[in-house]
Amino acid sequence: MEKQPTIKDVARLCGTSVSTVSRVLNNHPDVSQCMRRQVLEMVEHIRYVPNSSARSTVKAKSEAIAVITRGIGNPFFCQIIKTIQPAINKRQYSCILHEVASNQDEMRAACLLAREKKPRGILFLGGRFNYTPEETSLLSMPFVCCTYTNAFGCLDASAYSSVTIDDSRTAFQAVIELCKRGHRRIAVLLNEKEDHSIGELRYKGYRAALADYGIPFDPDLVECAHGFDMDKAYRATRRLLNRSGRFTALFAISDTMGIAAMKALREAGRQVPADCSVIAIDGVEFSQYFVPTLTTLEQPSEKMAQESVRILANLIEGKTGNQHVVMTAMLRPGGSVKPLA
Amino acid sequence: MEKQPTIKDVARLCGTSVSTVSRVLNNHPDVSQCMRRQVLEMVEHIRYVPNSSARSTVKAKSEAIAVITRGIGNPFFCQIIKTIQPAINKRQYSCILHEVASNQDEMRAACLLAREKKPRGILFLGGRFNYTPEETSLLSMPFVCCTYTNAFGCLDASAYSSVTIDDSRTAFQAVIELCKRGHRRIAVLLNEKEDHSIGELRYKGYRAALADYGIPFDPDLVECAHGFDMDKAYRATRRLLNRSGRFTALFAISDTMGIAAMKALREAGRQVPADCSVIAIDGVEFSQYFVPTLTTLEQPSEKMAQESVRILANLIEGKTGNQHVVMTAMLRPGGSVKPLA
DNA sequence: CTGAAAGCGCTAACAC
DNA sequence: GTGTTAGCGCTTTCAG
Repeated sequence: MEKQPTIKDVARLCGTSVSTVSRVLNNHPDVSQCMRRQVLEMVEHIRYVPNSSARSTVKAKSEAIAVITRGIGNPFFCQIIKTIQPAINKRQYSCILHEVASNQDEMRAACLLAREKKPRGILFLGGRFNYTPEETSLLSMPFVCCTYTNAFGCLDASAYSSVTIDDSRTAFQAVIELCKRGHRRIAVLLNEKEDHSIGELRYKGYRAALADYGIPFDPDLVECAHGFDMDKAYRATRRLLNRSGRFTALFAISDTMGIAAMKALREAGRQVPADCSVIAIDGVEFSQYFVPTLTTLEQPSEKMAQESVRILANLIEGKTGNQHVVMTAMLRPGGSVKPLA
Repeated sequence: MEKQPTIKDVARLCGTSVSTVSRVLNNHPDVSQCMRRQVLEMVEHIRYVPNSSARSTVKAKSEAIAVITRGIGNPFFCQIIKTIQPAINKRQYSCILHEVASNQDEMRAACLLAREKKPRGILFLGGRFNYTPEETSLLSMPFVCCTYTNAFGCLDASAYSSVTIDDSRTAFQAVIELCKRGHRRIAVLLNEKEDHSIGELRYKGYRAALADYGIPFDPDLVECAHGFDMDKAYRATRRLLNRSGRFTALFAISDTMGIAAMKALREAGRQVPADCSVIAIDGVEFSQYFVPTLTTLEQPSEKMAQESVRILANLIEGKTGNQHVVMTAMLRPGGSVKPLA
């Protein structure tokens, strides 16, 4: 556990000053070729790596982008994280990945982290839809909401950026796929009806689709899992089946919930899709491996990740102002939906 | 984007010195109750948060534990990460989560990160089984390997810690479950045969089980996916089926690969388990939702996570030396295995 | 109990 | 081109 070398060691060993070493390390132009080579060699030789803390102390801000997520357990977010990280690094930022516990507020966590670590910007992966101007001004740095907007808050659109699909519309489309095939008794499986968040928006899309097809709304076909876990979704579907098995199709607001629902259906003796069609939203990789393959509206996770990072980098570098990008979820047909006999 | 308050602001506003403020912030005893209260109130009021970079600059080490993983896409690792993070925070460390790209070496990444961020210790989540003493001495801080050991390296056991299952033995057990049920033509789906890593160990267990039951080894029943992706496992299984469909059971070295294999089997017209039994290792949550439920040897992911953090914290605090904990994977019976007719 | 002063490793003027 | 100097925000002696 020997002490690790500092910039002073490099300078001393090269018989030069720390400023010169600093210059070559930061690619400043005014250093002689010869000196530059010498320093670089020494850096390599003693395996010197600049201390990032010291660096950010003097620069007053790090070169980091913080990614704040409450979803490392969510395969959809994992897919996004997988492409976000390289994207951030490619733009010469480092990535601080911070998972917030489910009982914590991500905006509060962000404010703390902003002050502690001084990143250049924040990328939220999932979060509340109702930030207030007070909160966000406290954050005082650019941020982009990936996969959600401020639909239930009073934030000015110019105060933040977002990259999303239109949740309500996507849910609408999903349910329309069922209606088109003659289904009229369509159940919905969601986390909460009025979460002022994704559940509420997708629920709205569900109801709009029913209305569009002149199907009367039946509250008995609505089931809340009070969460997104497979386990909770599974139990919710069982409750639904016990209460009212009289539906021919089910719309789940996420792939994982849809998959859990399929299990509950099967166990209740209902074949998918023969006895009940199932459709969901997300398009995570593994739902392609189920039998039947889950029919789902796939969010372009890779594009969303890339775009989020692009926007944030541009904000940080002052190249553009806040933006709101709405992407389109595409139907990924599977085997879990079939026309009503 | 106003400037954020520093310790100086707090001091000035309280009419005291920075050292006093520092003392109350660090819970030093020798501060008057009155002053302490005053400072705390001001901190709260102007929402001051200490700059962690400056802090670690002077302390020469941060209070962080770095978690290095190459598997945020791997649901098994995600399960572990989910419990590692709170465990680290509970012990008053912060967590630096660093995902290494698949083309990077995690030990190299760790050495860089160790110098840049100066964490107190490293928790590797997956990695090579063949570190050298040179590499690890370069790291010069305690580390624990979660889910793997140095089985193919020449590291002294006292030079590192590990928390694992016995890979070879677990694979042995898995295959024995098949043998016990009369299967003799048992295929194996792995990433590589000689990866000097998990693939090799589990492959060894497979062969040992065959030997144990006096079943001749057939190289034709071995298929390498050259990776762990579902997609690769799926294609590998298809290759296997095209070449030699004459097996009655399949052992996949991971749940995700097993699930992908089941799809390929079904598509080839082979029912699981009627025409082919499938068993795997890992026990990730979602494999319980497949039809049939995947029979698997479940790694105690939560316990492994807790134990890894516990060991690392003890190492950091000098309470114990390096340790190697081997946990037991438990059979989680599913519907994918059945006795040979 | 408190404040002044030194210094952590680094960058960025500012001179030469 | 290069070295000197002054900080960045913080903790930690060391005097009082």
